[in-house]
Amino acid sequence: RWQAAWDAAQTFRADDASDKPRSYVLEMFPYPSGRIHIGHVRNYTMGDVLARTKRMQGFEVLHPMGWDAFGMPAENAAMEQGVHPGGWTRANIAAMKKQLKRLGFALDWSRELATCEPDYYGHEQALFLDLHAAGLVYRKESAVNWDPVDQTVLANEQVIDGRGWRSGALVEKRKLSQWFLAITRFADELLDGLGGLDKWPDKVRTMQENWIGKSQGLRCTFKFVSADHGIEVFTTRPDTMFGASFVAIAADHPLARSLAESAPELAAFIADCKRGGTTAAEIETAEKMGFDTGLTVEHPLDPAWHVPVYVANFVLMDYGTGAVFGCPAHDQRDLEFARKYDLPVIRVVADGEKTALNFDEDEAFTGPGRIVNSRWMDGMTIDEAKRAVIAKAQHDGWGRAETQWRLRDWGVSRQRYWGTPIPFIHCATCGVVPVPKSQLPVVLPEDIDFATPGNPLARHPTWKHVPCPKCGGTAERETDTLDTFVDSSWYFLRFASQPGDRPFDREAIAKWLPVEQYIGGIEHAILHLLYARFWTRALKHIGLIDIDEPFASLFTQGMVTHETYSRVDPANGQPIYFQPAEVEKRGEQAVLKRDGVAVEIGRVIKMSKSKKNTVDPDEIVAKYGADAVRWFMLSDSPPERDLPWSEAGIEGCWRFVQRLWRLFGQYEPAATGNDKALDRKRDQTVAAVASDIAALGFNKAVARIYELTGATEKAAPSASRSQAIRTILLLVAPMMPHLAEESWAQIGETGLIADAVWPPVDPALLVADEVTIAVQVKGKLRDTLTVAAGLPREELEALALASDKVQRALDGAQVRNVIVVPDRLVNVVA
RNA sequence: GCGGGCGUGGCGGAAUGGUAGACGCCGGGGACUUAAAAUCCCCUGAGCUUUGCUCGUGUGGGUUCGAGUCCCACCGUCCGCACCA
Repeated sequence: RWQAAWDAAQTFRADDASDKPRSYVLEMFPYPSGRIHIGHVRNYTMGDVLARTKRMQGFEVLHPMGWDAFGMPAENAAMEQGVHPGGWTRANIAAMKKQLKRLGFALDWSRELATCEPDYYGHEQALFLDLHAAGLVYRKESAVNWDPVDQTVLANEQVIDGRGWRSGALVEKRKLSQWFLAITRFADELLDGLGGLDKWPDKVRTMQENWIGKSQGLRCTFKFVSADHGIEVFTTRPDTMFGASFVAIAADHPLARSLAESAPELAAFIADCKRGGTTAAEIETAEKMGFDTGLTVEHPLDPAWHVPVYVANFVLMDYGTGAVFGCPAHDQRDLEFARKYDLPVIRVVADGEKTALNFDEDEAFTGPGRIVNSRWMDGMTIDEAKRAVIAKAQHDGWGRAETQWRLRDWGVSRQRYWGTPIPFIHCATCGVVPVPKSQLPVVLPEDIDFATPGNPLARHPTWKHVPCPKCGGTAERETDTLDTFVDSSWYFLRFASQPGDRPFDREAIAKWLPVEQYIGGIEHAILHLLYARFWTRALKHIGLIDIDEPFASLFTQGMVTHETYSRVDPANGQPIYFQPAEVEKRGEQAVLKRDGVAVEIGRVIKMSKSKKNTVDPDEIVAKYGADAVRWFMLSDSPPERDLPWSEAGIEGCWRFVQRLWRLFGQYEPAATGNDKALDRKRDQTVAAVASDIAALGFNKAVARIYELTGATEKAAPSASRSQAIRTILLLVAPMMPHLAEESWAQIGETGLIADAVWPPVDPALLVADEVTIAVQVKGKLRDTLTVAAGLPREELEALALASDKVQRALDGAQVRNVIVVPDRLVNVVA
């Protein structure tokens, strides 16, 4: 009934023209998989409480919802079930929207968007063309991560331990012409910008910092003996240059490859290197292997000094220059390598008193110290030596200061159907030509065939055949689509502004953005959140918006977890898991309902289908009601931590809903008389709940409401009690909106409680007039005193010393000192 | 290996350097009922020689009149990254 009332009144529609202060509350939009899961419920409940509270506190709140609707699962469904990805996705959206509505979320559905609709992705194509015009989009032939199962390219971020993040298939390297977004051009900005994100979790900032991976050092050349060319290396430790004992190049370094052409042994070694695994365990245990090329190079600081050149399995081609100089005394990998191939190990940084030239330890020394055994650099600090070598290299022309980034440009080409078509046309005469904006959107064809693997767009009979926009000759559309992370890199802008003829309106963006509070899972700490930051900066760079950062405050919520129920299958010793619904808890034990025999209760872990420890939001809403489920999502666990789901817990919440319903039924508008203590408790609770919600400390707000509820139930009827009941109703309105609306009407209020004003607080009532003082003797609690607030120190001291318990604890000992903290504590030191 | 988080009752967890365990769950006892459910009341960190005392926030030190909180070292656990020069 109340959901219909909110819909009818358009209660949660955000008004762009409002002159109230604004608040944009956003939760990460879901992928329309078909059903919402309990993690969504927790995420959206938190955002909802914040949004509803902000509305009651007088803000114009934007709290939208949409669908991250492109991606592989729709194509998998198409291949497995023969359905159309669009039909499948849209049906899922309809089902999930119904589920969200059932939970009573205060969302502005008028701004709903789905990234798979042309009126969204068409604007994305326009933005992509703008970024291309600004030189931030380019195409290049490159070795890419190829997922052989999904038959598509993956970004580096989507390769985990050498496997595709979705398919789990071993990723192969392939050479393909790919579209890239120049995120590395913003590497410095994205790194520096983290410093201003003081309302982001440190963890996320650190993760992004490490991901961007800035290293400053020297790029320099080790010349071949008596030649004018050589091997370029990058190092962050130019100060250790006099400790060099070899140069190592990557197995796929061009020099290694050309040498291998005439050296079968080297070719075999290179092949060996490529076989090496990429999982954490394999890298950890992989032995350092090298192949002596027989070549030598001159030491840049002393051309008479020659060092050997090895091909080594631990040198990466795609970082730095694909070549390093080895300083074994001060780098663990180099040390292992040098020991194996019996190369010199020269100490060049003093380890405290240890300065001997020959380094004979098992662990490389990487700490601070003075430079030694380094001729003209002896006695310098590491930093002084770094600067000195770089200066010398630049002066003498064999090297220069350089910054290296771990971050790579973002490859966005995907050889898939269900994504945003990349708006370009390949013409034999004119090359790669942008689709004119007047011809946008480039719409996906509907008639599509999933019978064979690969890109369905590429084999569509007609779609790609178009005339060249420039010369009119025969040409072909680009058949790659965009990585879905592009779709989620600007959706928060489209929520704020939805003109038909352009992606968004600059003034509307300025009004709503940045998002005041963004809430989502920690799993997006790097990918989505870094890409969204990049897009925001890129769009500012090309003059479309005026903000640097999209999300002022970020909150990463914990997962919902559940214990598991299992039995060992006697046939194979493997556990068989059972769903919570199949199991009955009897105290500490659990039995399977169907046979009454015990099952083992396992650890509380993340809900997953394979462990069958999931609960379905629809079922629990049907059983306990949306308000009880919402209350559970907020109770007990701090929101950033995992929340263990339990039947007992949700039943407790359900009982509390009933308890409130009974309490609200006791509202007596005509009651008279004051209850000062209850008035004080009420206002203290309102203030505390407001600050707890502002800090997203929902579990603490819930505890406060429990306390006030208990106090109100116990209080005798009075005007104060009725006022307390009305206040509790307002405090729980953001959390249990359905009960609140019903009771609001019941107690005779008009209008929706969703539109009611947050209860005011009397500051005078927040200050206690009576306080309980802790009385300690030598730091141990011996007594408490209840006294009027604001008593002077001397009086408190006298009262404490007069206490029997204090005198007994002192046992005649001489009082040496008395610490008095007014209104809090007296500590008698003997 | 590097980076980050977390260790408090049977469980989830509270606690600006100032009464550790708020609040909830579980459990125990009682009231109401023919009975049950629901509801309400009381108890619920451990121990003891129980008007009270001792111990107690992963371990060991330290700072302080006073430490769950601050500092040092360690242990455990979870997460992220990783042959990044």
